[in-house]
Amino acid sequence: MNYPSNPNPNFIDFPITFTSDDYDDAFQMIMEQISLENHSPTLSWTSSEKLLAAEVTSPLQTSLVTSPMSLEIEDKTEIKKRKRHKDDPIIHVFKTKSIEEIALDDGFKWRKYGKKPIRGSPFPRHYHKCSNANCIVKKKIERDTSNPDYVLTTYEGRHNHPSPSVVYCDSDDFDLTSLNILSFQTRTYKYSHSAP
DNA sequence: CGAATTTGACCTGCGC
DNA sequence: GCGCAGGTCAAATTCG
Repeated sequence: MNYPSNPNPNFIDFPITFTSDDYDDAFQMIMEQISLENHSPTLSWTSSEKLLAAEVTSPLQTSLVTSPMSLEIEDKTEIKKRKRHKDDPIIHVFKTKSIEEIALDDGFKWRKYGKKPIRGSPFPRHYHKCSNANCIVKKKIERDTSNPDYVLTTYEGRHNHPSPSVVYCDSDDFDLTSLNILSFQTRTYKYSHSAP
């Protein structure tokens, strides 16, 4: 039985590796790729601070792809873009259906270090750091204000160590429906900047 | 009793 | 410079 993979930013894969600095074109290619792989997908855009996310819905799946390019929305009809800075962290957002603001088990160990109320949202944001001493990856968890059934998990950075847990959801006893995950990524996408 | 979480205080960046 | 909002710190508290 195939379970969807956990939202682990280290294992995100995208079939195309971009080396160009033209992020606008690259993001367009991602969208075209999605269009090819999904039959007439509908795209709906949501913004979360300085990044842009596209929810991709097709008869077969719903997934969320995010841009690490720090796009900014100026208004509802015009998208203002800025190029990703060289030292901007890699950011991925995962949208999952969940009753509680709990972090899905992504195989890494996290330490919670803060919680803040967010202006305009009745729900707080939770701040986590990777427990590994030399790893600076952060994770933010907040409820999607436009759809409170969903929780947005934002990963910032990339782990510099292997996951302490290498086994994901591979038990026959694992009951996916009990987790109530609706929008788990069945495909995930990576934007690869020029390799450091 | 050590580890993890909570929570108020503090820091920082940004807009005015 | 000031105020606000988001992000982080760290002492206190809770949990296993």
